[in-house]
Amino acid sequence: MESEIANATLKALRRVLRAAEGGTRRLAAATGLTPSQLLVLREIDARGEVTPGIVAQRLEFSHATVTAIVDRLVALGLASRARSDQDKRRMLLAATEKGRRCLAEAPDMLQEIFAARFAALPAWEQAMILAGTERLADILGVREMDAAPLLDTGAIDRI
Amino acid sequence: MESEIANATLKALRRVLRAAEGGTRRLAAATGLTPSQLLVLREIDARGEVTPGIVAQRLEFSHATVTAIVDRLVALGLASRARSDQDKRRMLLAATEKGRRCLAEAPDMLQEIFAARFAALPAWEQAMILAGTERLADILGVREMDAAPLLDTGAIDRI
DNA sequence: CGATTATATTTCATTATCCGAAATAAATAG
DNA sequence: CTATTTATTTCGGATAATGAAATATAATCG
Repeated sequence: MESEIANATLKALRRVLRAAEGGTRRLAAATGLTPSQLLVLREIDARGEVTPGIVAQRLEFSHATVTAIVDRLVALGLASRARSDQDKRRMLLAATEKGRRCLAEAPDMLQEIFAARFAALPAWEQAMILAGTERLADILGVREMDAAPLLDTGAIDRI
Repeated sequence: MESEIANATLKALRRVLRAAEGGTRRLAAATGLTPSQLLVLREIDARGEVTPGIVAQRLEFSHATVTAIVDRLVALGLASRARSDQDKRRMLLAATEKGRRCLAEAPDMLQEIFAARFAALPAWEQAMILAGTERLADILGVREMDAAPLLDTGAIDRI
């Protein structure tokens, strides 16, 4: 037996993913930055002062990649690098004024579109979407779990 | 007034996006293909026989990019190129047996994880997640709409 | 202290992406 | 037949992403 509901949800999920990806790309185009650069700049800005290692870990990039992207952000005057005093192995990254302005001026289209349309919905529907999305995130998010326990739960509908 | 619900939903949405991206990447790693190559191969397989132009359009890649990726897929024996008889400008791409096997053997982890966990949920919760995700996709998906109408709907909660 | 080990970042070499513009080739319109 | 349009590829160039090696600092242990 196939689960129609699971199928339909996956289909909707793919639509969500496509929409989100399109948003990211258009946003990047608007700022003149590439998606990766934008991601890194955001991560830096969100944390005030971070080390490349943390950024790499958060974004699941290699350190080498982060270094290269930060090189460009620094060259563009959007981010700064400074060696930590406490631990001189560490570099502290920060967004410059220009970098913050760049992020502020190029608001996340995903957010903008989302906010406007979401606000127009009745409260009960907002609540339902929130609950559904959170559950979905829960389902997808657990990654430390290995496959075995899943299979123990009995017959699983094939998708 | 800020909408807590909108905020929370966006947060959950970001978790979903992160999980999905991680899934794609791990899947690609498992097959030995890069995410882009996998995307292209999937798109080709899903349609049986397609032209590079259609693939480029669907994935929002440039034709040049698709050509380069197809080059690799062909070199790996996963896809084939053949000139169309009806219109000799067209190239028809198809997944080879090996290509289809490659896709089949590397099942979408997103789907796998999702299917197992989803099936374990009570029916009402499955229905709720479906409804929420579909509405979310609706909200995000409309892209032909320009920005203006959004702003006409009155005050918009800032996110 | 001095040697070793661990941590943090960068450099280097390599492969893959992704694109715009020009080139190539075939279909179609006038 | 010539011009235009359509479909794809080639080319040149910037970016992205990685693993492995190099560099530098910190911390630990005898």
